[in-house]
Amino acid sequence: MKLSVRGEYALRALQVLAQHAGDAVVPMQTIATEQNIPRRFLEQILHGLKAAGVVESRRGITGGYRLARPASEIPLATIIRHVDGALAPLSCVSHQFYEKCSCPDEARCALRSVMKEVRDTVAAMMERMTLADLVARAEALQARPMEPVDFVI
Amino acid sequence: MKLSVRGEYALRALQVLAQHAGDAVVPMQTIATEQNIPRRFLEQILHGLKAAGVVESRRGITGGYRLARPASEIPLATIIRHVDGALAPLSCVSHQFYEKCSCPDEARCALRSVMKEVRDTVAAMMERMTLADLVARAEALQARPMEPVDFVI
DNA sequence: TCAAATCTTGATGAACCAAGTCGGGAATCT
DNA sequence: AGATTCCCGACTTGGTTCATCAAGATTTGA
Repeated sequence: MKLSVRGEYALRALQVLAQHAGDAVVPMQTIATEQNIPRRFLEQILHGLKAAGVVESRRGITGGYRLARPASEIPLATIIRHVDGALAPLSCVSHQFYEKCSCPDEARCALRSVMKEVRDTVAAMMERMTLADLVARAEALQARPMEPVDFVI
Repeated sequence: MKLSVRGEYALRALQVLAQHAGDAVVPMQTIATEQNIPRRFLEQILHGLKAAGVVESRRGITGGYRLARPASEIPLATIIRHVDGALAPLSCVSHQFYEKCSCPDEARCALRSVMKEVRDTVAAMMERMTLADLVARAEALQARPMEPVDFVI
């Protein structure tokens, strides 16, 4: 898994939405300013997340975006897959974005076997971690910024 | 970490060299044929790996490539870093390819904290796994191709 | 009703990179 | 000498990434 700038922006933007969970909606400009994301680019990203069913929007002067579900029900894996595609290091070990690779026999491919373990590990981590966890971690880091966090994940 | 085709070819080629550890050198054409890699492209890749000190070469009619060190002393992490760059999903959590990201305070960035754990996990896996392990796994898969391998990694 | 702020939609563009090709050179063995 | 190999750098081709822009639709408050 490699996050593009787009993917990073998406996660940051959604973290903001998760933090403002009380508000009806958060206008895009607020997110762009808060996270220093180019507004026009963010527009494109949020639109994609809406099409993916991750966020909802409201138009007009009171418009903005909000999460379509509780933050605790949105794993990071879902977001990354929508924005950047496969979590797997090799598409031949991806579940959702599988593509056949060049090796003649996948079942006996040693490289594939190794990369499958990497995929499973990473996928498990990103599947377990939700936007709510991200917010919780942000708060923990705010409280004691000097010590490394030692969440058990 | 996302492997490019180039990175995949590099690992496959080095696996071949590790398997032919007895031979003086293995000609590029043999590797290209055995792994179905475009010869001209492989040329480029092996040349890079030589510059990185991973392989040695010999010219002339008896020429070819061989590993510069025992396969058990070459972790996959080394190869991937040379060919495809950072193992980290975000360059701001990479040790060897660190780049500052757009967030104002790295120490308090929740996303960074999460991605650092991913990086550490993946890096540990790829640092531990060597070319010798890859060969061993290939042999195990050859022997009992139907059952999933249950190496403890 | 009108203005202002917001999201919507589609087009466009520059820069970069990945994958692969090509040509000619230099070394080495028989 | 000649065959076979690696060496080296330039080049092409096509796609992706990171945006930017313009014009329209919707909503609210004055």
